[in-house]
Amino acid sequence: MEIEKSQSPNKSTVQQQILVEKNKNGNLGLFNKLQKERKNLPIFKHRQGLLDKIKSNQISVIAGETGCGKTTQIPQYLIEEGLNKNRMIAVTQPRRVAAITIAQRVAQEMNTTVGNKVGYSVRFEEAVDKNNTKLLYMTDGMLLRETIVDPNLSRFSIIVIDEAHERTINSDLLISLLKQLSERRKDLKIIIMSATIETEKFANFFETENIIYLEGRCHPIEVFYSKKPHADYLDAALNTILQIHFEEQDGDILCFLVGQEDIEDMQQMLEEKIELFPKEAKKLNICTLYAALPSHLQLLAFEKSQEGERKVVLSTNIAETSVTIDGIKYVVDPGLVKTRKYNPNKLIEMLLVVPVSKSSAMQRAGRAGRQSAGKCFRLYTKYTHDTLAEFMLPEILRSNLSTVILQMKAIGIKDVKGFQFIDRPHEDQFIESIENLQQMNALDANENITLHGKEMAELPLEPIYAHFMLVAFATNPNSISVVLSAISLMQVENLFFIPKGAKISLLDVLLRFQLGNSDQLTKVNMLHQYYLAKNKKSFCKENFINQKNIKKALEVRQQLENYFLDILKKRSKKNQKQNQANIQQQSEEQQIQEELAKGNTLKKLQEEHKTAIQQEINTEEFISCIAKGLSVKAAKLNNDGTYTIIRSNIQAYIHPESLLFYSKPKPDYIIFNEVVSTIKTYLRDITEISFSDFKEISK
DNA sequence: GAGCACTGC
Repeated sequence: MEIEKSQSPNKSTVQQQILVEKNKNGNLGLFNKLQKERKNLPIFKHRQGLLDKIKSNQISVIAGETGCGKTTQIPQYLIEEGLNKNRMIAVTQPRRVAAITIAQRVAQEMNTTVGNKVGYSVRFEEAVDKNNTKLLYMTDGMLLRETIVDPNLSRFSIIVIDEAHERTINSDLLISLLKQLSERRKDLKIIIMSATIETEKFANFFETENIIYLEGRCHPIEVFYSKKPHADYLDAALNTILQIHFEEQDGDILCFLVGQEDIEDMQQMLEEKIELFPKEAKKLNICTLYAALPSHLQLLAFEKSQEGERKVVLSTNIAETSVTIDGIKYVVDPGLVKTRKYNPNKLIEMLLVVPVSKSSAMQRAGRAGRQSAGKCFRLYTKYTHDTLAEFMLPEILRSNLSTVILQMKAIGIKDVKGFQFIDRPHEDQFIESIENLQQMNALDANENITLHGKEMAELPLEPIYAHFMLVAFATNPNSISVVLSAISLMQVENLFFIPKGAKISLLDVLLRFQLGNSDQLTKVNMLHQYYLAKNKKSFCKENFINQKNIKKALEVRQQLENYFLDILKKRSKKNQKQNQANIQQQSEEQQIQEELAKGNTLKKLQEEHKTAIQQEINTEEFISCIAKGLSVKAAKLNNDGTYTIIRSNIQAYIHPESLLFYSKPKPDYIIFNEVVSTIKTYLRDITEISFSDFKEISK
């Protein structure tokens, strides 16, 4: 798999060299200062001990809280000692932003620029120099994809899995694969880094006793519990915020709430209270923070408080790990979180509000002590705290396994059920997903991966969408442009943002772009109009579009298009090879000619296969493709206006955000994109299909 | 006439 560089300005090496030199001279002061800082980190005292242990063991588990410097320092120590032995060190992170910013920081400390000795590799973006990069920070997903192409991960001599305690599917899988790989590659060193409380688990998994504990450097945090449980957690949070504001010293407040709705309610309640503040009272500014909020509004939460004013940030879980707000001194933690859970028997995802784990509670409290001593107010009793689970349920135990299994099969793991997971998913999860992959013909009756399955695995999509894309192309090659757009849009949430109190509804906006009886086509129409719009910013503003997310949809589309054309190239190469089996090998000159032509092939392929965004959208072609490609997501209207999902026989409602929520009469047959259970079971993103299409797929 | 947390390829 060759990853396209999406934004390499392709500077000549000379230019790069000049840049480095400039950086060196200009920042010598900075460099010296950073070197001093590095030596003052608590981890520096342990440098030699750490290195000795890592040298004498193939596998090391390192325990240390955030802020002890393990992520930035240990990789540098390894390089200073030459332990990388002329190959690269990979350090994985669960999040893109972390991989990029840490790489930048470490590059500074090593007196170089990112993309030279230190690089990063994340989706859509990489800064790596094949000949120079020694230390590569990457998302765990990127390293996982690399294992499909090179199961031995041969360009690395040391692999560091950071934040392993977060137990993402990707890091869990990587750790299992690394255990297998450690048998084949005795020269590979593996380092697992995790928060303190989870280290035993990893050490047991690797059957090692080589655990290294590092002390953190966090300011003290005083934790308070409620005396008795609260009936209404929003009310309790409101009172606590006001109490802090009037009784505690300067410092901003961070309050964790479960979702957008609660955040908006709380905002309103607080505003009403602030109205009643006495004139001489200190000013309290309210900021909100959640993923669906457009970035320019998110940024307000990060602005520094004015002297004599206080800020309260009402945030979802996004502030627990994904972002850090400076200046927080007080944390209000109701102890709840909204999580997604997959039910393999019902084949639906559910959103549940559940109590946090002890480790989450600790992480939240830690948000109060980043700059100085802080306080955390837990809105539950000490007794309740003691009954909390130690950790959140690992992601792999609450997810659909289709992606995981297809990936494992593509890597070459035949016996997925016998695979050694850190925590083994439930049998039902395996059965359901394997069946699902077989229905898509990604696996054959013997559970072996098919050619179709291999092509699906190359696409960075859930198997169902990869299947849809390939089936759509096989059914009607002309539809591929629209299908690419539709799939890309289905990968992105929160395309629209309609501020509270706006005089327009989401339906009004959707109607501006309506195409057929289809949310997907309506959004495709919107995407294509955005693509053609001269002033994209005002286009978004006029149509309440979240520009960050529509940009992402276009990025995804570009990447999918590239991968798709790669698949077509591979197919034609295969055909050629078969045809040429008896003909003598190509001459060297021919090969050179081909290489030269490669630059043009992509464009030619693009034109040939009509993958580029087109102005004309053929509604009928798309509908028959979606009916075929997403046939597992078909549903039929009942007399009472509800729908029955064909595959699972579950009853569901059309989601109120759908264009078809209001349509009368309701369509008899539909394809939906997603089913989610909140108060009711809802179908989201819906396309009406015809009876004949429906009959075709329910055969 | 209801309302989805977060992340990744």
